[in-house]
Amino acid sequence: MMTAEPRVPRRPMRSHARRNYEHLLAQARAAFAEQGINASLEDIARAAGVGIGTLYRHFPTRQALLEVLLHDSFNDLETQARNLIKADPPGEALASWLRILAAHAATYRGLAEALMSTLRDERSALYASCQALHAAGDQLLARAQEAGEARADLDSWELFTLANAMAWASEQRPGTADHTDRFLSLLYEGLRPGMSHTISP
Amino acid sequence: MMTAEPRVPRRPMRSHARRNYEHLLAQARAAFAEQGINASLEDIARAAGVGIGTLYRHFPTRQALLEVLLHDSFNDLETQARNLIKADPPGEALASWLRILAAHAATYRGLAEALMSTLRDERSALYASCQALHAAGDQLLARAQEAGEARADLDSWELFTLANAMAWASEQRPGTADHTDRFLSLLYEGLRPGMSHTISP
DNA sequence: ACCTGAACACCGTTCAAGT
DNA sequence: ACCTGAACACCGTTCAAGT
Repeated sequence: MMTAEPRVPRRPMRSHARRNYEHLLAQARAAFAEQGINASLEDIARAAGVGIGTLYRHFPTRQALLEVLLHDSFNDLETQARNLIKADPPGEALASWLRILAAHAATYRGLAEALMSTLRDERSALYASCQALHAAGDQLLARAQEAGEARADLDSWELFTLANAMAWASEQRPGTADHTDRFLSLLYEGLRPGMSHTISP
Repeated sequence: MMTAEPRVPRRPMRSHARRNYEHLLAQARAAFAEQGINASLEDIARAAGVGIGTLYRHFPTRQALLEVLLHDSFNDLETQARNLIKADPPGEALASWLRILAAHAATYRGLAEALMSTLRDERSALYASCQALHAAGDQLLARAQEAGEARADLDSWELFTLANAMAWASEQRPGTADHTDRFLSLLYEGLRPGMSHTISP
């Protein structure tokens, strides 16, 4: 008589687990988009049709869930940064990077804040990605400064913080169109009238 | 025989209640300064030496507590706004106002966020004060715009939001000196090099 | 009148039991 | 191996009882 198949991988079970995983991600994405990054995990599990324990099994922390959710965007961002390093003029490349960074931080309410606090916590699941974005900005800034197209006294932490601050600002009037680009251009050009308003002697 | 003094105000009791009130305020101020606006109310009550119920009796909501705590600063701000309306040049008056507003929002961690969300909620205890600040900025902005010293396309909501965003930004690196003024000057002047860097044709 | 703290409510997290 | 949900922990809020 044969023993019960103890070593045969239970394929159906695995694929079922995979499905739970995908459902959880989809529901998390929807919930984060709607209610921000601190949406209830219990609600997400319920919407995905699994127990709360299953959510925790797949994603031991909220950050871990967020990390998976943002993984693709982070890859995109890194590719774009690499391209911008070669793009001209350097000042415009930097401006584009700021816009890309801020738009990303504005994806979910609360994300800008989370990215900033991640930068302070090496153990965070998002730390490496966040650090990489920060470093990319550093290079773009240095190049723009060498070309005389960005203030010489700026540093990359300020730049990263300001991009996130503009995303934060655009969260502050929900229900309206996204203001991130508008705030960025105010930041980039300053609040004083431009040179077109200035009458030269 | 005289009846027991039913109508005599029980002064000692009242002054004791008054003391509790003052202790609560002092401890709340300390806790908010240290841990931000969402510090535990239970801890504040304990530090003040009263039961949690006493805290709730005096301050039915966290916002009510915050409102009393900020009452004097709000008065100061309104006075300063009135003076700035008469100050010259209008562009500098506006810049000063932004600095004052942002410095206030940077008093406690989380305050900038609270002020912004207050502006959306008419029922909030802070709503009137917040609205007044917003209105003061409106006047200062209009005057600076008429003098050609502020971008013509700015509106006062953007201005208020940006001042708070700079306070938010300066919360993002705790343990260092306050960066609010630095961020404000970057915002005001823009990230591009100033005219001193520009070579005219 | 004022204060207290146990009780309640809510939500995030863990883990023993089940398949 | 994977899932479940009751149990636990935590913290903010209320309210019956006490002075």
